[in-house]
Amino acid sequence: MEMKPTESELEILQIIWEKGQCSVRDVHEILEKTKDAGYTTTLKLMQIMHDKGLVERDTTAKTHLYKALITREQAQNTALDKIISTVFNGSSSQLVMQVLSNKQASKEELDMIKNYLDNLEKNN
Amino acid sequence: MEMKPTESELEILQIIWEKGQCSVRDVHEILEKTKDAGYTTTLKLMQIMHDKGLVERDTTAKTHLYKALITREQAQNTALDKIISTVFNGSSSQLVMQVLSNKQASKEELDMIKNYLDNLEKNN
DNA sequence: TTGCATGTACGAAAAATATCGTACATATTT
DNA sequence: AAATATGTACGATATTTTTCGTACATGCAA
Repeated sequence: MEMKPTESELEILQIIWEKGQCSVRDVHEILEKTKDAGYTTTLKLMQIMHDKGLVERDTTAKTHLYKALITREQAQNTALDKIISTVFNGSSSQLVMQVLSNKQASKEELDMIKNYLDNLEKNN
Repeated sequence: MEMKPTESELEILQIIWEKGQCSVRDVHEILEKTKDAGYTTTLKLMQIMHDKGLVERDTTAKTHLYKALITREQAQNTALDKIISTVFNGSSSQLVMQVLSNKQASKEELDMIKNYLDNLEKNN
């Protein structure tokens, strides 16, 4: 039943994706750096995420360990679909150009993208 | 004091950007097609947007006319920044490739993008 | 000029999210 | 063993966002 993560949940997922597996404390320590919320807030959020089926957890040990149940790619696509439809008026190529012009990529990145494009066209 | 539009506000802005100028009814009639909310809900939302400074309005006539005070480009960049940092781990080129591989663009679009890239490199 | 359609204003409720306090259990240190 | 640190559970509250009802003004048609 595919549920969309909220903003805060995404912040947490980001950390879990990075580490692969996390305790609440792991997540909270990283979150704290950029955000100002108590430990139990993070805990509660992660429990809610578990209820929603966004993460699974291993409760064998006292300290529970969480893993993501949705992939970063899924979340990326959901997020992309949303902004393409709400601010880019449905045009994904518009989005690409906007990113390219505003989020200055390095020459290496640009080359990588061009390569990518060439391959795409070959396989069509 | 630059304020970030909420999800519903963006839906409305989308319509205003499209038309340039809108009455509440204009917006509501379009919104109704995809969403199920009453007229006064739309009205209230637009009034809130006015309070926040997201739109301005001409109250000369009985039916007020709204115009966007933030550009689509600004909203696009805000939205992009957010998802780049929350789901793309800060990598905008990662985002570009994800879009290219998943949101199938036409050959014309791909060419346009390649062209765009070439010009970018020339000017660096 | 009466009555309906169309409009705004705005408080209040509902719904969705996020935050926190407190209770309680179990490790770990002294 | 007592004290302290670390952990979960979870209800309650706060905050944010969305929705709606009601009051009231004005234009317009019968």
